[in-house]
Amino acid sequence: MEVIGPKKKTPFPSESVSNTLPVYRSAPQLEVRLEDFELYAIDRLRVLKGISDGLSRGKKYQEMERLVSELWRKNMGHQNPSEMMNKDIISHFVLRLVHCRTEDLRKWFLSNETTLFRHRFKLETLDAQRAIMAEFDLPYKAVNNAEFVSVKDNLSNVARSISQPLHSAETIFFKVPFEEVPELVAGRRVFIHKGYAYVAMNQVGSLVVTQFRSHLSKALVLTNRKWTSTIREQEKDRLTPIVEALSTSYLGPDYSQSKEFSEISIKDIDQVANSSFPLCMRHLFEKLREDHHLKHGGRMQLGLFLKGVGLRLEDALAFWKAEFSRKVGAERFDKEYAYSIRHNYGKEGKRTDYTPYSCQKIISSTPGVGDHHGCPYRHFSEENLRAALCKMGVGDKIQEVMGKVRDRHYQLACTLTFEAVHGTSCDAGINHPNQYFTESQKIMQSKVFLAVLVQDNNAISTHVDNIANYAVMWLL
RNA sequence: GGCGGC
DNA sequence: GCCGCCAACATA
Ligand code: SF4
Repeated sequence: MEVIGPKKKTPFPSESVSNTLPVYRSAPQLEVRLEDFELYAIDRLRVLKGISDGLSRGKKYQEMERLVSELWRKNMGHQNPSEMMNKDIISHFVLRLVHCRTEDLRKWFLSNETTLFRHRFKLETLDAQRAIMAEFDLPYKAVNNAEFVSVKDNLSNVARSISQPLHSAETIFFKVPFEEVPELVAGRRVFIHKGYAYVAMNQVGSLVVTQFRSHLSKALVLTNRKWTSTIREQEKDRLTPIVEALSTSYLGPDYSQSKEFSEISIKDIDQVANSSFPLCMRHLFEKLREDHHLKHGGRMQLGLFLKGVGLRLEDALAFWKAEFSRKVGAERFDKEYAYSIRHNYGKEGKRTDYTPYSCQKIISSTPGVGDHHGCPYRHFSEENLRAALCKMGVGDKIQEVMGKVRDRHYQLACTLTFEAVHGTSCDAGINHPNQYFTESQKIMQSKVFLAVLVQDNNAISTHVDNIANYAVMWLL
């Protein structure tokens, strides 16, 4: 894969594969326009995110089927049909790169890509399916005639029990170690004999999916290894400044270091607040910075939230002290406010580690004059809310948000805001400020990394090689 | 902010 | 005036 400047553009070199579902076995040998590089990836990210939401919502197989093709149609289309395959492949590899760095990311990517593949495979023609099977060159033997005759009765029994009676004698069966097709075994959809499951051609999907999954899984680990060893060492000097510049000037803390997640330092707090805090917390944060003070309700709401975000006790104390002492003096801070913060962290008295407030709690609170806690969607005047939403960058979706507010669906309004700001759907809906935060971080993480890749390509596009070129080496 | 202690 | 102790609860 080679990234080229915005002006040039070469058509997709025709590949031998005629089917529409690639298996991503090897890195793409094609050229990518720089702006597509990121756009494609984000579109695919939307698909995966949608799948992930669907899965975690416990959607059934058929609902998922619907969802997947809906998502795919919506996001992965392209004016130029020949470009669709390009987009598919490029976006897959970019996201593979993005998600190779930590166990969590790998798991997430793997599971959602696999689900995507499963559903797409099912939609392929029989010939295409067979072609895909061949690409994986599955090591399974087809059942030969003699054997077929000997187990035919068993096979047709099973077939009948799942109301897919054997049509012709020429149906092909494969003998597969039964542990490799857990789905089929669990659903009692295959005949099992001597440790082998007899998988019919039309059931082969789950077999291929398993294969797909394990290939991708290995590939992810491999990519990660190359990323950490090659890049970390060889490109450290060149990449680090870029990454740092980006993280301080643009989106957030240096995610690329794969530090510990779920821990935030005082230094990153402003950027993170700006990119990932829900409106209620943003507002408190802003007011704190402005007045160097918050009333009790606000301290509780924001303080617990920050703890949930991963701000450690020492940092929390330092953070609050820095603001408060400007108004009331350091010594008075220690005397009147510090205890309560330690208490919130479970370090005083009963030593309970309190959970941050939920949306319900916040929405049903009743801020008085001078208070800044509560839920803006619920407690702000229309005018103030509009202004606040604009500042968040909601854009034209603001009408829709205000609509929800008028119907008193505050959390839905918040969810819409999230979607507008991040350009991703949030099927789960927002019901906790910290959920808003984590969800947002997940997206930011990918965006930052993509931005880094793109920026890097920009910065060194005159050089012989660039990040995307490395991708070829890594991924093979 | 509430409750409580001196 | 000095001080201690409490509340919360999503969530895969
Ligand atoms: S809905 Fe929940 S998260 Fe969103 S602003 Fe209101 S309280 Fe904060």
